[in-house]
Amino acid sequence: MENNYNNINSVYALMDCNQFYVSCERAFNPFLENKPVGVLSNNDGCLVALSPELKAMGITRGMPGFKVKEMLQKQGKYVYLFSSNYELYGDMSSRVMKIARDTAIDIEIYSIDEAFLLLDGIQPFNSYTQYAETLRTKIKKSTGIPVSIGIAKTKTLAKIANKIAKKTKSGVFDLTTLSEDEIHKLLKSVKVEDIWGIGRQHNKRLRKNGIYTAYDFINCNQEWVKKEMSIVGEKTQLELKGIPCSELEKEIPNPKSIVCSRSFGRPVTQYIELAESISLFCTKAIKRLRKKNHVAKTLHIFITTNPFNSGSQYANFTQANLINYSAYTPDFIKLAISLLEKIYKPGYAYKKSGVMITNMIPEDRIYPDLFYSRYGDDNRDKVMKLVDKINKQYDKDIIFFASNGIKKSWSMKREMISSRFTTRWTELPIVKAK
DNA sequence: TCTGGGGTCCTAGGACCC
DNA sequence: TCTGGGGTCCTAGGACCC
Repeated sequence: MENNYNNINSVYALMDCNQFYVSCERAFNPFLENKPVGVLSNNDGCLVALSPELKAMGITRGMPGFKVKEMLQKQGKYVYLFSSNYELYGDMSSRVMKIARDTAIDIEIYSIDEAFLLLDGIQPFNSYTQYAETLRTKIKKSTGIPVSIGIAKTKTLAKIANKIAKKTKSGVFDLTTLSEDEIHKLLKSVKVEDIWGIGRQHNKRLRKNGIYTAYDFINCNQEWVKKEMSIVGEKTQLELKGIPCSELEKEIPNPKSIVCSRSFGRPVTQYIELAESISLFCTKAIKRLRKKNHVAKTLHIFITTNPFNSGSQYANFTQANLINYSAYTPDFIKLAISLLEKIYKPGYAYKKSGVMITNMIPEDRIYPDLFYSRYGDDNRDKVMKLVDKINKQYDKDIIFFASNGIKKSWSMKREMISSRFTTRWTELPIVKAK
């Protein structure tokens, strides 16, 4: 393995916010404490975050919101469901991450609610456990978000330690204090599908071969693992044995693709509505592209009917390249509409559409072309940046493309959304004095 | 009535080049 | 009858993550 440059003495922590979305809702609404609370995906679709009280009712992640309501109503139980409020969650996440960054040696922000921390050499704590407990208290006090922290010699083991930490009262679990025998004993209680990097397919294959626990897995033949699960599986196995194969990724790598897609709030049959949605998703995707200071060349679009319906089905996707790299929204909208004309078929009830941008490079790596001025040399990027600035200032898209539509009656549903307490002046929480 | 969205990495196989 | 071999690049598909 090429892990000779990985420090074998490193110590990693995985910090994970407990039921993050639910915790964000509770942070601004203490009434929800100890009550069954759930947060739904976009379009008020499936449950993506559940409070322990809701889990205790037998509800699981991924269940459709309407089914949950139905089920619990029959049992005479009440549940507090929320639409997802990504603006709030994103802002709460940066607050939590900032505190972690300020105290750890180094940090890799892994997702909206998770971060790996590098801990070896941390001062002035007596133990990693003591550090983690201090961090946990600090985050809870300043943001209201409860976190769990698992500590180990590799990231994969830290993930396992974190799962154990979630079940303890202290919310912290340190694998580095255990002997190898004790770790092995523990790995016998970890199901193979609970290992980071082992999903449904690998789980199935491993079980077929009599491998049920993390302990079984580390005792597999390494060559066999590589053959069956590629180098990714091999690294996972080594990491479980305590050999680090994955370092902290400190720098945010250049993004490779941007996707913007949504299900519609109702079936869409009109071409014009489909075109509006594609145009709007293009606008959103290219805005994100500019925010990352990138330009792109390839655009993909797709449309699909509802696979859960019994009616006639149609789905199609296609892609095309711009002549030149660009971050100029109209370039993409024009191309997108011409692509849609090619794949659109009348007579279907469409459920979802989307766009994807690939072939992305940083803005400053673009070379001038003989025949086309480069993005940035003309006024087009200045216009786009001005539009971005104005829209940001006004907290909403007051300048938009007519092709995005005005009524947008096909938009996704978000009927149970909480306020954006921390990012909009008009939605600040109100504290009443007695 | 109502079933999410946004990403990454690896591999195999084909096209193409010399 | 005999019909190369090696490298690179691209794409599609499959796996995973949150």
